[in-house]
Amino acid sequence: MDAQVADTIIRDDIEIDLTAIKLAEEGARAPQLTRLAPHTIVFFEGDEATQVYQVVEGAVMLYKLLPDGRRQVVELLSPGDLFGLTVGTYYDCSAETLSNARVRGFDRRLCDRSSDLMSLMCRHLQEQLGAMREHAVLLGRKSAMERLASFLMRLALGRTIDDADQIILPDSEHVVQLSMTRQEIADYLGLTIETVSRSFSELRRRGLVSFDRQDKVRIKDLSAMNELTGAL
Amino acid sequence: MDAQVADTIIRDDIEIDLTAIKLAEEGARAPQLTRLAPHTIVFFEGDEATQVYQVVEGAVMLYKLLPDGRRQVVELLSPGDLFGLTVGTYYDCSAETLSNARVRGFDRRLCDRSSDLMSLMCRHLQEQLGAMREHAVLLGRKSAMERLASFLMRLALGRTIDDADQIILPDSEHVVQLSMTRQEIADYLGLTIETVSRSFSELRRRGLVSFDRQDKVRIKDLSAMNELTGAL
DNA sequence: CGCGCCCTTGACCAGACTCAATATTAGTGG
DNA sequence: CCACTAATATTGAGTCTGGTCAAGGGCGCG
Repeated sequence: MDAQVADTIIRDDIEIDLTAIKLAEEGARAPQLTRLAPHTIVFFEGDEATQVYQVVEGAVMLYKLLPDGRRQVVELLSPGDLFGLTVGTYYDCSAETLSNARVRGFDRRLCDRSSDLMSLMCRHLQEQLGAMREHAVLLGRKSAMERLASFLMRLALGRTIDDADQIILPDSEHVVQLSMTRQEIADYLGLTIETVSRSFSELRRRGLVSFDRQDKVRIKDLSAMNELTGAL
Repeated sequence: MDAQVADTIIRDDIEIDLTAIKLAEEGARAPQLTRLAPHTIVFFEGDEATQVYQVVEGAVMLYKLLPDGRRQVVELLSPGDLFGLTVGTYYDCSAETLSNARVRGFDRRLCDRSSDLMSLMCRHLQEQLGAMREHAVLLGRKSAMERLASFLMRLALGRTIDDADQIILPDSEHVVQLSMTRQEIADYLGLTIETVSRSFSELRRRGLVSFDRQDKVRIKDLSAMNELTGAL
């Protein structure tokens, strides 16, 4: 499987073969699959944006920093997601792995050559934009508890919340692997580490979650959790 | 000029003629230019996404609502910007004019036909995504004053902040037309109307701004204002 | 088993929110 | 042109959520 997809882009069901494009593009480097340890920086904000990447396995986060060190995690990426796209010459945020991950990098110029790739990009960009808008609501209008509940629900249900066939079984338990430190969760939710910790404790006190490990949350009442998100 | 561009898409410098695509597409409705009064709803979140729009003149905002009425304005659009794009069947947010505006709507299916249009869309999506990430930092990590200062700076400098040739003259005055109520500004910045008002008053007290009218701000010290944004 | 890192908890503080009263403004019609 | 009105904005007082600072606890890894 690994070798087979080495020169393809993951697309929900279909896979686009990059070989043809690659061969036509003598100057372009071949798509490269890299295995990365947790907390490896893929690129920094401000680096020259020569490569576009796709998550093949594991999780990657994108974040921005303010000069005084405040950090905002702006996106969480899963397998299939593209990152490193930008209109300008430089990356507009930093990219770092959260877990063990495999990432495929390919030459940025490839994007302009293939209309298949272009339409794939368009789709992904639209999805990311939709996710960002949802996140803007969370950051701008939700309380700490609502933010954490929304975060847990998103992890529990997967990111395809729009699919109508996602049926929430009222009393089914879901175990969620966080693979993020409290600090990273805080920086994603626009909170402090202490507030995240307190909110988790509050959820535990109310019997809504329990911890198998610090980074393994058992959600014991999904529909109650859903109530807390503030969303419908 | 109006008639001339009636069937074209504004692209920073170039203009794409939609006529060819339109004619090939007998089922598609012709691009339609509409004149809208301030605070006209173009579409609601949840409406079926049949049309894609482009702002021709004026300003449009995109927002999302929580069931309890909390609102988050997720994007401010200027002439040239596209909106109404979505992967799903339904719009993921509502669109409303802020000022008198002209908007061009065209059939969503056109987007898949033209690779020119596709690459234009890609570019716009990337720009919007970049703007959203910047906004996520504002919402997640900035104080009320920093949010308002960032907002004013963005309006003063225009949205092309990435252009290096934007030189900030230290003591040049900039007059900014808000064309938004305090409530709309608050909903954009993730604050309450009172906090926005207080922050404006604070800026006035410090001599950084004065008001020609409620919605016309004279920024008297751009570099001091820039200091307040929290960004470099 | 022990060390270090991360997480949790507590006490206190501050910035932003809420509620309420007042002041401005822009728009309307006499 | 001015007075009136309704909508919008400002200001104040008090509360509360979440941030800050600081101390302890627990977990995982070597």
